Amino acid sequence: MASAAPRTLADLPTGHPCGGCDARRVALCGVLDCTDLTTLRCLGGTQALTGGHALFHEGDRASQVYNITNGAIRLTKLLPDGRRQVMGFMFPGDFLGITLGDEHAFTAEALGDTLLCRFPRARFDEFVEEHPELERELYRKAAHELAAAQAQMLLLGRKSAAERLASFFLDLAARQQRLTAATSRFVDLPMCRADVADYLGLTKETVSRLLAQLKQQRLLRLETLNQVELLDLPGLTTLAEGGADMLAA
Amino acid sequence: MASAAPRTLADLPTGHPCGGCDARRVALCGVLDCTDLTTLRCLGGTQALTGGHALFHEGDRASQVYNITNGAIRLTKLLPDGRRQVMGFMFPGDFLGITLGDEHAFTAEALGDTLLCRFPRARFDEFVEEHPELERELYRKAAHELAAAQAQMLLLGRKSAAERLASFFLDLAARQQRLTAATSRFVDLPMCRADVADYLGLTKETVSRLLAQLKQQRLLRLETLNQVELLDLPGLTTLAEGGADMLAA
DNA sequence: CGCGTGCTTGACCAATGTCAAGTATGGTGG
DNA sequence: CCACCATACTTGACATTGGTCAAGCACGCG
Repeated sequence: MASAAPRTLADLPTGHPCGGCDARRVALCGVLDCTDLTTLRCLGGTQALTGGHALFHEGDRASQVYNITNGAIRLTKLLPDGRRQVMGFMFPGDFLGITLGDEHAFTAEALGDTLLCRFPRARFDEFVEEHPELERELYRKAAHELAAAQAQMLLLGRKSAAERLASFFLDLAARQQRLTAATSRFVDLPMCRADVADYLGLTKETVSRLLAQLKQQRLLRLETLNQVELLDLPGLTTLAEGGADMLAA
Repeated sequence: MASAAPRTLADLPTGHPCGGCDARRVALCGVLDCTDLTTLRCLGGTQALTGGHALFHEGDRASQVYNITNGAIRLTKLLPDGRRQVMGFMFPGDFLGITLGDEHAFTAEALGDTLLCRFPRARFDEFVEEHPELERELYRKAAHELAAAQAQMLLLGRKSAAERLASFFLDLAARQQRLTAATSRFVDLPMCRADVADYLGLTKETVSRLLAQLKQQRLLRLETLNQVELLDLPGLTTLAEGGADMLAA
């Protein structure tokens, strides 16, 4: 998957100055607001990636900072024997690659054709230096990510497979609604089943089977392979919180 | 356990001004250095807790910030049906209760008799306001906690029970060595088996069985029920990283 | 229309959880 | 100081969940 043949990158907009940046989208991440952007957009270039290609690898020197403008990114960690944990998925508006150390703590790969706004790290750091109020924003961002990571620890440590899947869909739905500022029962799945499995600490077969089960319980429906319709939000929520034995139905 | 009869709190030092604070210990946390301390120690009082008692609960208003001076604290999250995930353990020098929202994201309970240095949150926030360089330190602290949480996600999502236990002991050993600035093969376990289990996403029975197995493989030894001697650091490390089938031995 | 990849489903298996004794430990009171 | 008790730990037998391995299916691309 990571070695899919690169397709023509030429037909994706690339290069300086940052043509792919949309101030409203970058603003969504909460780290920088639109005012900052007028300055920051001069710093960056655009980077395009086709599906399966890595933006950087775990252990790489963190020399760039990115903001996704289009597409989606998968963050993964590997064990020496190849077992993989997906640490999260990133969507337009999310910042990526900001780290305290000089090395990236995970690998970032595109889930499909993806556009990013890229900033040299040194210039990003300078920019933060010049705008000390951003320090607070970086802290805020780290604190939010920490809260998300802790929720995921609860999920991985104590939830059943069905509860994990329900939590996942609700989470994706919430993120997509925040992004589009619209409310829809439809959730896009830009990642494959194996990615979902590696995110939830399961296997792709288990994800498939549970999808069938949730479908049969009328909690959701597969519109296409990569789009689900959530049919019963309260039911899914109850299941996700471990509040009921929905499985007996 | 949470309802163990309170023993005499009187025989633990309490009250203002912060008599229990040890500047060197507070400095260990990396958030405040000794210089800050001369100021900050005027702000706080001391709080004592006996084993099993809660410092605060998940969802409580976060009105205080704490620094542990003695003992150990367990941080937990609960699912509605009572399943519990231990989010982490805190030791002397660790800060506790700093959060962006107004509510605590987890419950904090003492593992044994524990002393803390307590600061009203409003005064702590003021203090940070007056010392903007602390903003950076708070960010650093959050980033470290995030890295730890992500390592734990990998553990919970993809490691086997034996790998989890080995990782846990190595982790505890590293923390205790950082705290005491000494290197020792002995690791103290201030928490019970169920706490370890809930931290690692296992059951206390599995923890017990795996302890027996690691013992039999001569990777470690139980000095007492609450202290292990790590006999084979390289072996434990290999096991923790999932690098080998140590189980076949 | 055919092929490849990814998804689903089934049969079986292994790891870990559950339930239930049995045992050790450490604190308490005699 | 010892004996007892409560609690926590260990161990065993068995159940269950989810993983593994192996077809088969279907979607989407060429």
